[in-house]
Amino acid sequence: MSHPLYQRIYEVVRHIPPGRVATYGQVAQVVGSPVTAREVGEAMAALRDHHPDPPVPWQRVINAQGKVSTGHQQQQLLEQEGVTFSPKGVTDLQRFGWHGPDPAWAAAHGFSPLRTGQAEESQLGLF
DNA sequence: CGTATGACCATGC
DNA sequence: GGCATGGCCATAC
Repeated sequence: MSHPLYQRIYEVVRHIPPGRVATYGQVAQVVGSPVTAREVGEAMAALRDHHPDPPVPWQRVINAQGKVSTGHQQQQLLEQEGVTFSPKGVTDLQRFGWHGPDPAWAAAHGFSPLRTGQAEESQLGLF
């Protein structure tokens, strides 16, 4: 483990379940610290050369616009997991967006549970 | 130690 | 909806 910060980012990304996607910003928020969306992107990019074990499901991290950032390959991997995209390559974050890590796990590892209003979802009665 | 470089994001037009 | 701008901050050199 050469880069402690990246390791923490990978740790969080590994907790994004198949069939769901998280934005770079979300992951950054969970990791907290001085980590921003940009660093998350950097950490994912580093995976092109380094292949940590256990592997990191990098394909589940997309940009805030609901689109993949690295070409069609990434989109295909996600489609294999059941994530759907519009003809323009946009996915529905309301539907496939990650809810954040398990609060207990997050607390135990010093991560933030993710603050975005999950309350809103239930409040809107969506699903 | 200064500078450049991003798989980013929110905002404004 | 797209495009530009400023801010972000760890890494690499």
